[in-house]
Amino acid sequence: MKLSDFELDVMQRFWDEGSCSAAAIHKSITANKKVAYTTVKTIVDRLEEKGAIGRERLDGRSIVYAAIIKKEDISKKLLPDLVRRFFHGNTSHLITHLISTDKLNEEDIAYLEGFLADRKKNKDK
Amino acid sequence: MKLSDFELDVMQRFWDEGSCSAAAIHKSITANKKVAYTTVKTIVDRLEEKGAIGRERLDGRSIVYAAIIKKEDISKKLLPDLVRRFFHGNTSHLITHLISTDKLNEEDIAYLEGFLADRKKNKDK
DNA sequence: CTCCATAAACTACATTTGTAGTAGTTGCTA
DNA sequence: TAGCAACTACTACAAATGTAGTTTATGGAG
Repeated sequence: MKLSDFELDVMQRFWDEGSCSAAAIHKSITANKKVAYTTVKTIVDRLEEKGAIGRERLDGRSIVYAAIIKKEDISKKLLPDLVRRFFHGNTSHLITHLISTDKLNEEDIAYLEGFLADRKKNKDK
Repeated sequence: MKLSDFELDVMQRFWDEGSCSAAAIHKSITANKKVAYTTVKTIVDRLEEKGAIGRERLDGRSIVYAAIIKKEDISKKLLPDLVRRFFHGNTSHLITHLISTDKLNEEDIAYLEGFLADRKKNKDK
């Protein structure tokens, strides 16, 4: 399933906040970017058509939708694409890039070191 | 600058192989995906129009183009977007995800551990 | 009950993207 | 030096995308 940028932004709300009405999504989106309600509703309609979300129930006249596709299903496609394109398909290059470009603070590094240490312990066991 | 998927695929060739003619790009692209020469040429024209590539010289009748925008300029935009969307803006979550989902082999892990060790050594110094 | 704010459904439209055909031109080979 | 392979420039067009207006129906307030 291919989702556009705007569709992805809307899906984000469903993934983060669970089931939502179009009005709720609009409110959330509008915090960052001014768009008409009908614009958001159109995207919601398209997501439904694509099978990315489904109708869960009604709340008055409002349709409450919920995500059908999982976030992981999408990132599982996008991540390898990005790694292939920008890091010659080598994931560790991406990681060292992330570390080098100061995207990680000390806490992140410590977390990462701990993660690797645990991983090693479990493997040796 | 916003580039489409196909445009990105073409840019990849310029970034990896340096200056190229449209014919060379077409040959490279066709190894993976069958498209007409004119299709590739259209993308090349659009990239030129967008200022992503420029004419370097002529080789007979062929125009030899070269990248103007750098790979980093693009990844610097796309990476944070992806991290924000799929990892709540937390880069270390992306990294542990990459490690957990078996995207790294033992060699990669060793490299990463070494990288972290060096980093720590330099910081302490 | 009645009315209306609001929500859904439908329609509209410019731009971008993927895809390729055609026309016109020219470097090179024989 | 003539003819063509091949290259550029231009045109075309359907589908996807971002954006929003119009129409229609109705839950709920008074």
